Amino acid sequence: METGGTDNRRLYELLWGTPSGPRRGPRPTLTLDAIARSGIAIADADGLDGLTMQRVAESLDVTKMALYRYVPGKAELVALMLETAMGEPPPPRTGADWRGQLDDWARQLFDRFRRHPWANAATVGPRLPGPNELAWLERVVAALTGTGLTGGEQLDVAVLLVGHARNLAQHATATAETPRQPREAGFATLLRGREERFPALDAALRSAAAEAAGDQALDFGLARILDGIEALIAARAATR
Amino acid sequence: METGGTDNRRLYELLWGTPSGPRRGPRPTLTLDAIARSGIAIADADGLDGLTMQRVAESLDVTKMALYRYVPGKAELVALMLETAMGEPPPPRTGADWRGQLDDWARQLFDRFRRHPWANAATVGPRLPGPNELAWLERVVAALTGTGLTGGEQLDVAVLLVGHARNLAQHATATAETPRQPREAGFATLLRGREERFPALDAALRSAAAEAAGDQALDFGLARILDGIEALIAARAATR
DNA sequence: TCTAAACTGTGTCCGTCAGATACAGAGTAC
DNA sequence: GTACTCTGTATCTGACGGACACAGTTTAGA
Repeated sequence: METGGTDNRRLYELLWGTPSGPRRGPRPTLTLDAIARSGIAIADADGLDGLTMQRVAESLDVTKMALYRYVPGKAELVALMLETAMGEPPPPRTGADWRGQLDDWARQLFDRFRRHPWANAATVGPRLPGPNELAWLERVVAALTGTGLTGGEQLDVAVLLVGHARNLAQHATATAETPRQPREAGFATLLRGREERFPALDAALRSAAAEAAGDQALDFGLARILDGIEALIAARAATR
Repeated sequence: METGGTDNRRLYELLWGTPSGPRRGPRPTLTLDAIARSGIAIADADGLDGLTMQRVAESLDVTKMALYRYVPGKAELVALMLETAMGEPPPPRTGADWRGQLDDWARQLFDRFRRHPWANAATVGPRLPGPNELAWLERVVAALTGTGLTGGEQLDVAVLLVGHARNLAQHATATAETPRQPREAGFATLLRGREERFPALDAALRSAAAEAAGDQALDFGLARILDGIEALIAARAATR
């Protein structure tokens, strides 16, 4: 999307820069945080399509161009919004083992993505991670320290979990936006009259409709992933 | 992105409609397939940002507005491109059990996403699946038929695997676009001087750098996921 | 064979948006 | 108090998606 000519130096300064001391000119009327919050509110309501420099400026009672004194461009604004919307990761649940912590962590991340549907689109493509994003990552790796997994594997686990949380949040918002209740309904109408072309899918949908177990894709995938990790950790412990 | 005012009826006709018989007016100079291919070539080279109705039209030697005789709008063009770029799923490997088939399937899907980096951005948000997309799904469910998983669980597996393939393809293209080789390099420079703030992450990165095991996130996650599924199938078989 | 209808590609126009630039006022350091 | 610097503003541009009316082309039906 707006992954194009992002000046990484200015973006780095924006995400990681420290608030500088007293300046010379007139006091700024805005804050980076206020701008980010305003943008988040708009994107939450109308998506990234509805996010316009003009609208953000209006909601802050300034001109559109005033925003460019704070933010290099729209792409950087979105990055800042993402960083703000994610926020700091919740503190790890005390007394929980690695599995409990990771389970918790993934659900919390899922929740953040759920609350800000635009965040999914904002995280496609290469991007510079902000402090909060690294802090989220730190939690995963910290939870896995001492499990016998290598550093690379710990990072792979993080990638895997982030992906699942993001993916499921997307599915959840997708089904929430359509009037029909479950995701299967859309598929079912699409399959009508084409059952012989997609026989296994048709059978699965009928079976799923009969079960009426609701949307458990998050739980299901998370359980499978954590089971797989647990098996690996157990195997490592056994060979040591 | 362009998930906005997509007319679902016209999109359905575009993706699922059959080529109609002889028409009245002059013969069309273009084909849906040619348009899609042209768009794919442009998006492969310059991403979705570089994809312009104007550019597609130029590459086909027609006016921009001529495209609107074939495609309702840009959003629908992207959907069509996605359907064309994914193509039909490869035939299932004969003689492979469900695990082999799913492993194969996920890697093939990963490969398609790798070849068309814009496909990641094109698959965010709710969308109407096309015939090819359903055919890919059908393969997963077919591979899992008879394993004892319920229909809903089979679909959940599909969601999980699609998510992993997409997620890893994104990571792969992200690291491919940056000049530095591994994804860890960017993190490492970012962590420089902040080691005490992200201690576990720092340790993991150092460990990963020492291992020098390259990028195995796809294999790692896939193995974990399939291990988890295998455990579930085994448990189901045991209780039956 | 002729005519009317339908479909195609084109030219022109509009609204929206991101961003560049030049400028006037505000506040601070010397 | 003066010069410098930073802020917000006003104005403008270029790119893009898409609407609309029109002219040319091909076929269906008389």
